[in-house]
Amino acid sequence: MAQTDTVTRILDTAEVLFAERGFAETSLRNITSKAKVNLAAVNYHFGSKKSLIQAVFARYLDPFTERFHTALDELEAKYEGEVIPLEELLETMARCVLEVPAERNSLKVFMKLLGLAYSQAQGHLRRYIQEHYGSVFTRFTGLVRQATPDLPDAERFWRLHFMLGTVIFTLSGLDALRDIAEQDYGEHVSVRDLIRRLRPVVVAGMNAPIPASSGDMLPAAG
Amino acid sequence: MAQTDTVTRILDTAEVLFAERGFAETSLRNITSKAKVNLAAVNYHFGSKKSLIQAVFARYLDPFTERFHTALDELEAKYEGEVIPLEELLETMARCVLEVPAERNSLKVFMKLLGLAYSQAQGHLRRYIQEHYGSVFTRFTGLVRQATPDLPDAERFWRLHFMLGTVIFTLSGLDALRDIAEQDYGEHVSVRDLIRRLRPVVVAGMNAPIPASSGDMLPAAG
Amino acid sequence: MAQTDTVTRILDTAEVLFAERGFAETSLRNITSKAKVNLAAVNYHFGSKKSLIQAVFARYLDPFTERFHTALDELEAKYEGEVIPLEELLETMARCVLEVPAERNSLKVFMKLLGLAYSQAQGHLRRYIQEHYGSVFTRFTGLVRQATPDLPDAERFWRLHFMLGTVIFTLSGLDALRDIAEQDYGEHVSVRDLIRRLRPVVVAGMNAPIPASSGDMLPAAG
Amino acid sequence: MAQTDTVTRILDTAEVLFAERGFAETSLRNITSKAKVNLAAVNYHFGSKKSLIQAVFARYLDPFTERFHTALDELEAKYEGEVIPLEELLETMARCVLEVPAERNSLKVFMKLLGLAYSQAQGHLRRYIQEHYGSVFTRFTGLVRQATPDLPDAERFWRLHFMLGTVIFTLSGLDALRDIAEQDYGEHVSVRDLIRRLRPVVVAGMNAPIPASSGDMLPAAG
DNA sequence: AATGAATGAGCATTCATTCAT
DNA sequence: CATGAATGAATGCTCATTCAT
Repeated sequence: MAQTDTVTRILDTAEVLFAERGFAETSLRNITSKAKVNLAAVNYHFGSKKSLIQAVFARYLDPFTERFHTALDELEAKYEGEVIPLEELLETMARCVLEVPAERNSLKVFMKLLGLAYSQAQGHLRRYIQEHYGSVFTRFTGLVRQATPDLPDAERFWRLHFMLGTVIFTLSGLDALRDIAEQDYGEHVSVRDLIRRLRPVVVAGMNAPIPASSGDMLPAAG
Repeated sequence: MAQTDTVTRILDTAEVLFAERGFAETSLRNITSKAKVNLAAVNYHFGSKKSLIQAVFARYLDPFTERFHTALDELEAKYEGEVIPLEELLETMARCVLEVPAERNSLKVFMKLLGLAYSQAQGHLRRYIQEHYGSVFTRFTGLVRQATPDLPDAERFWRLHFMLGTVIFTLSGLDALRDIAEQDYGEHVSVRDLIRRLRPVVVAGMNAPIPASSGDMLPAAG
Repeated sequence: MAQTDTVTRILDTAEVLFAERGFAETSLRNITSKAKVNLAAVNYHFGSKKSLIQAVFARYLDPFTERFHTALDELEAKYEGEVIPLEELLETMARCVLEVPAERNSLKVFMKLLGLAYSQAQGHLRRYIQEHYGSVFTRFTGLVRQATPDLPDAERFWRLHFMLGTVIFTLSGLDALRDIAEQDYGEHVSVRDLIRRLRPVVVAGMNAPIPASSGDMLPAAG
Repeated sequence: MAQTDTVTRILDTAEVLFAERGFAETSLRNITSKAKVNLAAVNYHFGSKKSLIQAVFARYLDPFTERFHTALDELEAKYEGEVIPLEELLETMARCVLEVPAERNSLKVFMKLLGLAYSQAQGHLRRYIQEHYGSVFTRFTGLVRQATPDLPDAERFWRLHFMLGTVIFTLSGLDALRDIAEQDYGEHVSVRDLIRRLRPVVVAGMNAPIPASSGDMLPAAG
């Protein structure tokens, strides 16, 4: 009990602190003192700070991938080999992304973590995520491909990442943006609101006309 | 020679290292040793690491804001009080964003830095940017407002940030994404390519249908 | 063994170095290297240099205050509510001051430290001492008050500090003065000698005639 | 003009800062920035921090010794070979000590500096003072000797230092003590007050009965 | 299973001083 | 005569990690 408790308390605290201040700016001392756990406990239970970071991600991504695979199974069963519409795919992914954090801390923390995983120097994290969770994403992009047969492969790849950027950037920087929005428009946005606003933009972005592959009037940049 | 040189060498090195590994992960020792400059030189010329970070941004943003103001002046002159079309506004901004880094290091570094400014815990940076460059952004959003009279203010605010997210996330994480794209599609994308691809998506996103303000079928999330 | 040992070695070394060269002139590296202890050990065990300084004082003052309270208890019991003579009070204080250092390093170090506490810029120290040990001094001055009913309160306050100055200055600058004395008179003074010499001077100082509160033939000074 | 001005501004600023915070705690940067003088100016004009410290003292002690010698000359002339009474000697010294600072900053600063010279690790200072100003003190002690023929030489030496301690300790720690006094007795003391109070105590201390050279009931201390 | 103590490497910053101009 | 730039050494402190118990 005590053992499990310690591990959980470390993970709970770490995920909040990581999301708040980034990985490098969060010391093991910060975590262990806030979690009221011995300083050596992190190294004892996780081996290193790196492994702790990965464990924090695994606790979100493991249930997510399981759920997402199941949801895609159901979707494929429902459409019996026919093409699954893009909107249904996106909707399904959104639902799964939302379900997991709903059970624990918050979507914001999860997104913040994802944002950090991309933006921060933690090369090991990108590798870890690719290794452990690459297959779901591959399955998903395969289905998206069938749903958007007119989109060239490269175009689809980039657009998916454009949209990923939109979502991660918005939800991970949520607090700062929310502050500005509230200050400027006196309007408090909930995560639900934001997702409602995101949906049509994402869909429109995916369905935007394909640009001509030629001329470009912008100057070059290194 | 020596005096200007030292400051420049520090800034050049710092911006590359910051972009590569983030602020916290880049020590002054990293910077000064790579720049072949005395360790104390950073504190002598900039006062502190914080101020160095701000100076790195200023070197990009100062010429950008100047250029952008000029470009908006020209645009307003050209349209003589009439509404400037959204696409032209976006195009103008993109051009200015591209011109500045073209003269120095690279767009990638600039975007990486912008991404860090949003994602990393450097509160002082966000404050500094808001203080020094908030006015251009305000001017720009004012013009966007005239160009999109049917969009509710809050909706416009959020969509601009959605699109900002798209651009920053993509261009700042460029290397990683480029690696994956190259691996998967054997296609090497230039920044020009990427911007060509981004344009229709951004425009479509801004012009997406406005969502109903009511019901939401997604589960709640904390 | 190791655990207590490190703390003790740090304190032992720190108190000697502080007394020899002052607080600012003694670096943690000086202390830890002389104490053959890891550099980080000071911060691990004490938290900061400030706290180490306070701990050095506490190790002298804690046993002193305890002893002094006990001695004053005994004195009060002995005199059964009658006024305790001044000389007995001074004698008792002197005995307690001497007993504590006798058990550890030396009176000289203790006095040197006290002198530093007054003369050096360590505001935190004065505050710390006032906070932790102010009450004994208050009790003592209360008894002195009863022993010198004819002395105005302010006069008594200043005379006590005059005498404190005499003692601290002499005993803390002991080495330098001893050098001069030895050179000039070929006479080596022990601390015992010095205290024997101090006693009548202090008593005479406390009992000096009270000056007229009026005229003053000295010129003014800023 | 500019040259002299710089030197003066450095000395003025340095003496205040040294008195406020001690030598080690006052950096050349502190001094030069407060004096609005180039950082290198101290080393340019004085050669080193050490020499600056000595120069600060010299500016007080040079006029003092000159004045004191003159005053002693006058006293000797007045008494025409007869013994000068102790009180007159002390009074004369006090007058000279007070006159010099009266013309510049303040007595407090001077005493603070003297206190530092004794208590702080600046060995070079003690040597410098001994070298440059030892002769006046020797002349003075010679006269005191004639005024107190019954006092053994060693006793006189120590009592002079006891009294020096009283004066320096009180006047150098003036601010702190004044705070306490004011708080406790609501009485604001001027330097004049203090000196009026000091006089009888010092005289009584010098004239205290000579202790028996033997027995001592106090415990020994290292 | 868990922890208090300890460690060596590294951190940003400040120092007095030097030197070319 | 004066100074801005630069420097090497040292400062207090924090870090992730290790280890004996």
